[in-house]
Amino acid sequence: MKPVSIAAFTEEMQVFGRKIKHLCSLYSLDFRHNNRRMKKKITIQDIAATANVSKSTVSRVLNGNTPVAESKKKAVLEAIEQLDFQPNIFARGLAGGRSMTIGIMTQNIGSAFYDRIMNGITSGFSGSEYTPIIVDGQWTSELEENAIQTLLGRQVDGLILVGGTTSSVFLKQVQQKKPLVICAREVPDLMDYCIYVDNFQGAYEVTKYLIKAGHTEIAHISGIKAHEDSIKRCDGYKQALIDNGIEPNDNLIVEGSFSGQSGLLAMESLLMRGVSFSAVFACNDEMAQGARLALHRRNIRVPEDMSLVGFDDSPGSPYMTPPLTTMRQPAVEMGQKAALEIMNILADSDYNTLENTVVGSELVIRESVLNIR
Amino acid sequence: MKPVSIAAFTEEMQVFGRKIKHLCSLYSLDFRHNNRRMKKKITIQDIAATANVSKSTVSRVLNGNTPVAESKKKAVLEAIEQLDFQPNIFARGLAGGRSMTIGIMTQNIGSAFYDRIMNGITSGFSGSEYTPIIVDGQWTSELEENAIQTLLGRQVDGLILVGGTTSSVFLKQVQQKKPLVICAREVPDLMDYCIYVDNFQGAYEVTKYLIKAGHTEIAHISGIKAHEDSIKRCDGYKQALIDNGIEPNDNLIVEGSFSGQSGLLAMESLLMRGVSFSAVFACNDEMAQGARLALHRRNIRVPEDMSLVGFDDSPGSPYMTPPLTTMRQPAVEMGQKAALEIMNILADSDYNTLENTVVGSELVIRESVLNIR
DNA sequence: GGCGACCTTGGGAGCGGTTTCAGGTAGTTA
DNA sequence: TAACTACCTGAAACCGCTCCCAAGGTCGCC
Repeated sequence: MKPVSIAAFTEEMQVFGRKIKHLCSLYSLDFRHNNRRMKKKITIQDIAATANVSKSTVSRVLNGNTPVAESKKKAVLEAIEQLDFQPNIFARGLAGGRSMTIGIMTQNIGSAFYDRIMNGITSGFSGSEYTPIIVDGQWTSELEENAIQTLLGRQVDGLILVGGTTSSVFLKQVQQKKPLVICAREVPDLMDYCIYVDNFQGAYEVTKYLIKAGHTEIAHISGIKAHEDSIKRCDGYKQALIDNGIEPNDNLIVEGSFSGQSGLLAMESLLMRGVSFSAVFACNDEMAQGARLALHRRNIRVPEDMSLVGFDDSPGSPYMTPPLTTMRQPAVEMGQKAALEIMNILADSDYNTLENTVVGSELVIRESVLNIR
Repeated sequence: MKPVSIAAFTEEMQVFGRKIKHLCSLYSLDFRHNNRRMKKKITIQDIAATANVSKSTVSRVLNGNTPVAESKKKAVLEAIEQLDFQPNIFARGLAGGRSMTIGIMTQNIGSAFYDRIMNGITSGFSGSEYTPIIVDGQWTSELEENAIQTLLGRQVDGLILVGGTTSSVFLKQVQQKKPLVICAREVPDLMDYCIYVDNFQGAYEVTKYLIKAGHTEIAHISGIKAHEDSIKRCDGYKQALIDNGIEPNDNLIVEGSFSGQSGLLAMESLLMRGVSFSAVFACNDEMAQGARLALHRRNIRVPEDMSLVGFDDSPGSPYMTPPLTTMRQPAVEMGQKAALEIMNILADSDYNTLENTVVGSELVIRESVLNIR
């Protein structure tokens, strides 16, 4: 066998490669994607050719920012329809500087309250041009900052933060770069961009309701002390007591961590302290559930022996035994509002102060409180 | 005042515009983004200049697919560090054809079971290069198809579907185009790409457990009849009865719709039929919760007067009164597995048949079943 | 009738990367 | 030492779209 020059061989192989490629394009196959078959992507150029206009015109029809003759517009739209064209979002993003993507940072996907907000956010975006990208901050400021960086790296057009513990300094920096809406959290320096319920007021109402029902010894299972929400709710609880001539008693307050388990533990701890009380206000419904189980274990009846109220109105609360009286946070609505507001900001750069950012909470009276008056 | 030529004015304004632009770039401001201040984006080109190499080399360092001299690599990495460079995902997507994005279609964000799967999926991707984009199909095949189209339009590299009702024909088409993993659903033609629990077996076990506890009259609150999961679970229930010499009785089966409310209604309907039964198997935990409330209303005790079991092991179930015995679906694990598998497929095009796609369910025995043997 | 202004349109220069291709250098072998 | 290989590297061609600029056509008006 005659030895062949490697150079010649290489060249021949290259020619061969090009031929294959050409064949592929001839048969409308894509060369990429794991060598799997795939329709050749049609571009704005193909539309332009079909409609007999320039690609600039196609772009203009697509974006509708420059007038185009009606006849050409029609031709373009027909071509788009006919070829089933979808503009490449990356090319758009690269060229236009906008990604049509909103970054959402939420907390603990899989937990009821924040998921309902997410539900609101996604439904708020559905039908719009924007697509949300969701990352989980898991209530850890380090993770949250990373998550926000990731989002920024993804060139999001705007950000919605749901809850979280990031420092307001960091958030201010972020807000300098991109439109930002904060949901279910009050950040002191950025109140104009926060959508939240008045936790103080809500807790105040709940406590007042218990007092009106004749309770004077009211325990409180608080949330994590470091959380703004917990503090506000605890303050509201105390203020309501004070305003009704009841001295708050630290022995009647236990710290929980928002989980069912922590509610159970908190209730047990409360029971073992030997202080008497006839009602408990838990800082969220999950903890109320846990507390309810602790009571069940000791054969303490709800509401006959002990009244119980929660906060949030989780999906399971109407089906507790007995159904739980609680302060409803309009989670879904808050999410929707956040989505709408960020789109407003994006659409109109002058409009960057939100209105009516405090959404109302509502006492849902069910069957877990006994009137002892 | 002397009239000015519009042309001259226009030209002057253009010059002025260019000057502003120049000034902006001089002061490292971005001209875009609502005229807000913003650091000038640094690109691969800047890195190349700083590290004294060509941008090709920077790209190679970034992707690590071509050997680069150690010294240059170091210089590049240093420059990246120093300038805090983040490659533009759109440019990458455009040029490379990969978006590093995975499309996730889930059902009813805000519902416990699917959210836990989502939790698994996002945690499965965290730390990887991939970012998930989440859309909600809301159990409507039309919406689902739209959602998938949206995802495809976003150039996702792969797709994970969670539940859903889309036709298998449509899904097969999708699977031709992009790598696809289906989570928590069995699609006949695509079983190789489905990750799911054996619903039949799970329901069979649950029912067997009740029978072993001495129950012979066992009612079943099924899910929506059209859902594959409901059918499988109902079949498992019936088969367990038959295998233990009990004749299934259609009077003991009611159709629910997976919601708490439907569970409540179903239980009431069951109670009013006048057939006797000592245990109820609800097709999911939400319905078990609803059923439990219906029993509470009639002062029927659980488990003393009526045993109750669910399916899924929702987060609230351990805190029900009494804590609910249920069949745990490892939702989070399923999600994680889905994320891992899709990345495997993406990394290695040969690897496109999943292994061990049936994940095990597990009976969680709590306190809602009475042993009457 | 001619001139300038406005409206529409096409051409083309980016956007910020990836990838091909060709060239340069060092190392190996005859 | 010449010839050839192997390995790096840089230049340049895209990827698909947006948007600026300039050219051509109309139209109103002096």
